[in-house]
Formats: sequence, structure tokens, C-alpha cells
Amino acid sequence: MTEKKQPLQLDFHSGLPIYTQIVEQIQSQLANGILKPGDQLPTVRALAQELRVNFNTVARAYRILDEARIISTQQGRGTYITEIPPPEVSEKLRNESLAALTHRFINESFRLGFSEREVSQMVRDSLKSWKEAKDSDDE
Amino acid sequence: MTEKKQPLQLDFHSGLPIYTQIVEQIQSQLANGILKPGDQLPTVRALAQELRVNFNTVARAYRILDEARIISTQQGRGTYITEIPPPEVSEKLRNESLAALTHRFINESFRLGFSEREVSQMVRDSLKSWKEAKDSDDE
DNA sequence: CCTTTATTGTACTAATTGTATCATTGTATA
DNA sequence: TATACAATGATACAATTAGTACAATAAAGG
Repeated sequence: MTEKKQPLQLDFHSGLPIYTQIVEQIQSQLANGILKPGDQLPTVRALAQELRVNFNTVARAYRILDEARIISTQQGRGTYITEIPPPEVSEKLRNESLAALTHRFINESFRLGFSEREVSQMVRDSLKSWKEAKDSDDE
Repeated sequence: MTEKKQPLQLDFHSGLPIYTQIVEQIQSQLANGILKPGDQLPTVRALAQELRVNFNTVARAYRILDEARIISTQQGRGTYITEIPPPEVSEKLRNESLAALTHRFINESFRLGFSEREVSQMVRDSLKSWKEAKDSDDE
């Protein structure tokens, strides 16, 4: 199966800066094969328009990813996912990506006053019901 | 019917501090549905001007509400009513809140291509390391 | 080829937001 | 009155996003 291009999903109330959300989602998509080495990313202006943000905000995200050697931005040409990311790096990236996502979720839960027990129970329930929904879809 | 934005009404002779009145009125508007989760509040300066008060007084009110998890203030962006209000209400609402939060987290994880197994493992690890960090703080 | 034009990212600046710190004011109380 | 303290105001700061002008590249037309 080919992972299709997926729009980035921003949460404007999450407290996380937009540019950070863009960075993390591109990292995740790369880690999970939704984006692949060599892929061209949208131009700063195109992505900005799609996300309804200023293009400098996208440019800032791209600059951070560029400094991390994850993408390569080329003035006048566009931005591309870096070729040949070392496999051990990409596995690491994949793990870090999920870790970041999970960390945010757990922090937010605790911030709202939920207990460790409540959180882990809810995750179990939620995963379970997701699996059941999936099973009934598969029939 | 849609509850419209309502100006805050201050009583400068009531003996109650301004910031307390702001806190209570915002809480009350939230409780009455005039304000809803996700709503953006006026900036500290805008509300201060409207109320003819120093913006630090509004900032103080916002800080109290932020610490109470009722709003989320974000430097450079604004302040918002928390998407998932803290459990000052019912246990049922509280549970629904966590369910919604968890659901978002799990959907996002799957959307990015992580497996059920990976997600639940990462949640366990993350909870564990959080608990350890907390324990070392408690010494 | 060379020139022009469109498209791309970059750099710098400005505007808007909340934060931190200290000064001032007013009031209660010894 | 003098002092302590809480409330409010003034000022400087930091973070985020937006605006504007520019530079590099590629493509099109001559």
C-alpha cells in the first residue's frame, strides 16, 4: 500500500507553536513512510496557504528541519526530504516521534488532573474499542 | 440561540479586587455557556482597555485562571478557554474529557502509522518514566 | 545563448501577544 | 502615626507570527 499524502493537522489551541507542530508532523510522517527520502515538500507559500498561516511560519519550521538535516531547502528550487537517512537514525526518529506525541498526551492528562491509573485505563479501553471497530470493518 | 459575547461588568466599589471579579465573571460565563471550550479570550491589553484597567491586572486574572486549568495562555498568540475543562463539574464530564483526549491521541498515532502495540508500549514507558521523575522530586 | 519572468527560499523588520519585575497606592492594624 | 501588606500600575522583556523586500533558480521567448 502506498501511503498517500496526508494534510498536516494543526491544533491552534494546543499551546504548541504552529512551527513546532509542523516540524513534529513532518518528522512523524517521514518516520512512518508517509514521506520518503527525495519527496518534495510543498513550497512554503503553498503549505502556508493550505494551513492558513503566514508563510514565514512554515519557513521557520523548514529551517529547523533543515538544520536537523531532515530536509534540504534550496532557494529557488524547493524543499526535499533528505536522501538516505541512515536506517538507525530513522528508527530512532520513529521512536522519538511517538515518544513526543505520547509525552504531550500524558502531560496534558496530568495537567488536567487525571491520575496515572485513569490514564492507562482509558488508553486500554480506547485501544480496545478501536480494535473492535476495526474488526467489524474488516468483515 | 447563540450566547453573544458579553462585556464584563466591574464594580470598583465592591471591595472585591478587580482581578478577582474578572476571574469570577469568566468562570461564570463559562459555566453558563456564554464562553465555550476553545473560545479565544480578549488579549490582556484589549480587555484591560475595555475595562479601563491596567493590563497587568487582567494578566493576573488570566494567570489565576491558567493555574486553575480553565484557560490556556500562550505568549505571542493569545489566551483560550481550555478545550477540556477541569473537573470542577461532574465525574461524568470528567471521564468524557479524558476519553476525548485519549481518542485524539490514539487517532493521531494511528494516522501517523504507529501500531497498537507500539502505542500501548510507549504509553507504559512514558507513564513509568514520569512516575520515576516524580519520585525523585519527592525525596 | 541571452534576457526576461515566474517561482522558490531568505533575511530583516514590525506587530501582537503574554511574562517578569519593581514601583506606587491604598488600607488595615499595631 | 507608622508599618505591613495587598492591589494595581509602569516598564522592560520574550515568544510567536506577519509584512516586505530580496536573492537564487528554473523556465520561456527572443
